[in-house]
Amino acid sequence: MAADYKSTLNLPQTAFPMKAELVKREPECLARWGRMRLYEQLQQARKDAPSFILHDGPPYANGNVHIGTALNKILKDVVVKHAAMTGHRAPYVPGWDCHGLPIELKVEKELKASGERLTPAQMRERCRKYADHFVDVQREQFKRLGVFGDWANPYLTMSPEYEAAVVSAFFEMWRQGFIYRDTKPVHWCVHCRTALAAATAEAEYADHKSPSVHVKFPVKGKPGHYALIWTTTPWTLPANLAIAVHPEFDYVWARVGAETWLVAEALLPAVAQKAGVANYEVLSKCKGRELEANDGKGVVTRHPFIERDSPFVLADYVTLDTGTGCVHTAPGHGLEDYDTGRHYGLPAFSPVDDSGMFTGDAGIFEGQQVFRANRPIVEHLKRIGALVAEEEIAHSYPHCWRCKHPVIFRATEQWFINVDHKQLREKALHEIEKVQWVPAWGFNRIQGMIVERPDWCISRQRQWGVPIPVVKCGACGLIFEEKQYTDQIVELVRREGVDAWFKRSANDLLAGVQCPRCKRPTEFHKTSDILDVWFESGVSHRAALRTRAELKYPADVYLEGSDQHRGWFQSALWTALATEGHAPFKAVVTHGFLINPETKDKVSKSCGKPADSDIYVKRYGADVLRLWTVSEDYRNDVPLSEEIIERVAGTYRKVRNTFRFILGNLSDFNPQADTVPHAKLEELDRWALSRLQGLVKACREAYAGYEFHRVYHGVNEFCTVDLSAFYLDILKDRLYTLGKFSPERRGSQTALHTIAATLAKLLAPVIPFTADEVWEYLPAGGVREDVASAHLALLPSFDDRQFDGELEARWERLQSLRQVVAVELEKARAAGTIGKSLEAAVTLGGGDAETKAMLRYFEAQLPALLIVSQVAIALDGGEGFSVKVAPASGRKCARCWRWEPSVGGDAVHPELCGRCVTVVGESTKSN
RNA sequence: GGGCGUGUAGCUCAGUUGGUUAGAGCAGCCGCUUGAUAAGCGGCAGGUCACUGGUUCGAGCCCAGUCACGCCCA
Repeated sequence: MAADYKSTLNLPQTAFPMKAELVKREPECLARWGRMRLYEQLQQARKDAPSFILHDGPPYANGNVHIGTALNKILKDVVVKHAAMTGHRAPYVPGWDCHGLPIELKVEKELKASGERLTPAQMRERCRKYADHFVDVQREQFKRLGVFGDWANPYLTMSPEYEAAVVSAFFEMWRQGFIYRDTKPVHWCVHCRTALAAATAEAEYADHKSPSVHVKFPVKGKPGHYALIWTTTPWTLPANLAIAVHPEFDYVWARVGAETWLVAEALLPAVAQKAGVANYEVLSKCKGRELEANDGKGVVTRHPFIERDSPFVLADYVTLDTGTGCVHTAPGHGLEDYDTGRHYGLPAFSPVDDSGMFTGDAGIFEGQQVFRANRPIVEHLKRIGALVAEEEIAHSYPHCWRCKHPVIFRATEQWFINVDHKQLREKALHEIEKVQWVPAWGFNRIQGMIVERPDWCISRQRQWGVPIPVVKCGACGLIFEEKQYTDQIVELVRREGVDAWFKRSANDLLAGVQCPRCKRPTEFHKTSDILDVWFESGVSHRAALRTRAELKYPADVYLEGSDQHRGWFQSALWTALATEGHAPFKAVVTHGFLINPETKDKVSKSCGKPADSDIYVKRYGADVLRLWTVSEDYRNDVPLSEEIIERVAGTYRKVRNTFRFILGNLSDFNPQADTVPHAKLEELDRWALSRLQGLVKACREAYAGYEFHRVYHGVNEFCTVDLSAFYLDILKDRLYTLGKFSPERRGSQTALHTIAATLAKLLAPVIPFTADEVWEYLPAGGVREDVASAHLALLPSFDDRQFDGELEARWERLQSLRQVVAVELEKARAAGTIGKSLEAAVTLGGGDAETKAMLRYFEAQLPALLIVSQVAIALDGGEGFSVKVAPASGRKCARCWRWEPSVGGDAVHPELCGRCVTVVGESTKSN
């Protein structure tokens, strides 16, 4: 039997495991990073470098980390790690949003279940514990994702320093006149008894059934004449103060039986049909503007069941889509109505209390809950003959985002930020032009929102938050805004947190302060509202960027979901413009939302797909989850499914195995001693390095443009197409069979070492665990810097000297040839002529001049490059290129498995080819 | 209903200023290999570029409309 030549080969050897076992190994890696204080080391190493600050938008400290939140955090981490690897000091200070209704409601629910009764102070303490708990939970889950940051010192919106910054920002804006109080209709949840921020997505729209009614309002002084209105909220009728018409529309007086109705001309047929009226006659026609009640001109109606006038007013939001063209106007129950009412001097009348009960001002409906009052009101209208038509319609209606009950519009005294004060809106529009929006359409989006947005209602009638820290003099009613007072309050909050505000009396808070107007030491009264949590997180530019020494203002980038165009980006922008004069961010990157590709719905708890990020981490490991994040073009919707993650896991395995193969072939390579100068490398190796440079260039551009999926696809293609299927496959022969120290083998190892180190660095921001694992196995030297972690290295730069476009073009032609040959080899394989390609001899003939030149150029290398045993070239063939495959001649070399005529030529090694005889002979000699 | 977006093989992505037969990888099918082996290599087969209409000699790309989906708003 043949001698054992396998032991004379240089086969790959490495302890780098093929199986990643990420779920087991990643925690070990985290422990190691902790021991070596990697994050601190990185900050220290870059302490004098230019900074790059990504400012964290604080997630809400409630529940486990959602997979969508993980996506956001991973993207941020990629940005931060990339910044560090491009030579920046890039600290990351994570934050949490701790106040707000969700926690308060959750705690209330717990209390309800346990039957406990707490004081407000105890209640706040309980909320704090709840938030603290989830900060801890989420912190661990974020760390587990491999996110680098100052986890021991995050910013919390409920910390005293943060709260002090919030309070001082409020005072500063107040002093500057941005903040005012007004009675204004706001979304109000009668269940939670609080105002909801209409402008910050606290109201969710859902289908709701409402009664839809057409109602007659008798025209004052013209018996038998009626104006017809239409509404889907009969309960707002007690608050009706006017009827709005469009100045430019045509309105008609129409005879209907014994009555005369006033409606928009265009809607008359529809109204008649709804009312079941077959015959009507248009008596006269006029423009809406002629109806405006003014100095005895125009039309005034009487409320159908309340002793009150309801004059005609003009408004250009009136449409002819539905209804009657005469719009029931209740300034206390609608924003547009409110604006119109204000124009005509009508009050924001709202006879409804906090819990949604009609007050005495609602007349006979006093004490009824508004939604439940719809029925009685409709019945009453019917009884008094004011009801023209009635039906039930399903329409989109706002619901409370927490308790899911329908909400109402209700006028209450609230605090607002005037977004037009001191040209703030113009400033905002100007500032956003200077910001880099990624993707670019983010600019259009926020621009539209800024143009449209109403004043910002910042007050809430709840407990778990930062108070609106305002005190009134009990004697003269003066609201304090003296600096002495505000400074004192800010200082107090800084020392004791806002709990001090709730625990102490107003007199206690204002010890030593005298009312500047009435000069009497008297009873002071605290206001009881708290601030909208969006105000809190919005001013993080002051509480974190301005406060933390390692951060700076403005931040280089904010990176959040695209919903934040109306959320945090705005709350940050408005408060920053008012207090700082310019935007708090230089760039804003946004990502889309997770969707379930099977249903094309968003991924939420109700869609049946697991929503906790931990579930994916425990199943696939953080690096696979991260690789998935990066594989997607996050600017659009991001699909998530089992299949998708499985594909990404496949890519991960491919990349990992490529690393393993390379590491295995570097087991005897010492970069210091064995590196071959670039100029002396074989062309094949120079081709690989040139391709690598192309990848470096593409990746750097992709990172810089926040197009991470291009990194993923670039690396994936490089590993599969360039390396695995071509370069590495060809390399096996020389790596395994040539002499250990041969220049060809050392040259290829030089290239492999560079490739592995470069890939590890390119991938470090994406798969930090695996990249660092590779780093440990890679011998230091060359492009593998002698640093303890890949994350301490710099991202590779494009090396012009190693890039060779002409060479690549030449090799591209070779690869086309290789493809043609592969097809012929496949045919021979199918015919049983050959098995593996080394059993083949290939004859290439003919072709155009270019092909012939290429063949001549590569002639000597062709067997190696095509991985066949023999290649014959028939250059005299015609224009038609031909490939012939035949069994290779000679015998199979027992060592290198090539078929060679020289096998049998050596007496000592009769089973070896000439090349192997030499190699084995040398190694025998050197032993 | 309005604003901002998205829609290219089963999946994830490419597709230059409009220009041959729309490209990759993965998955699928068929083979080879057993010296990357819970690996590696090759081949084959997958697309009415959401739909409809228009501009153009020519449209995945430009225009209009429709549908679906997402975010935001009402």
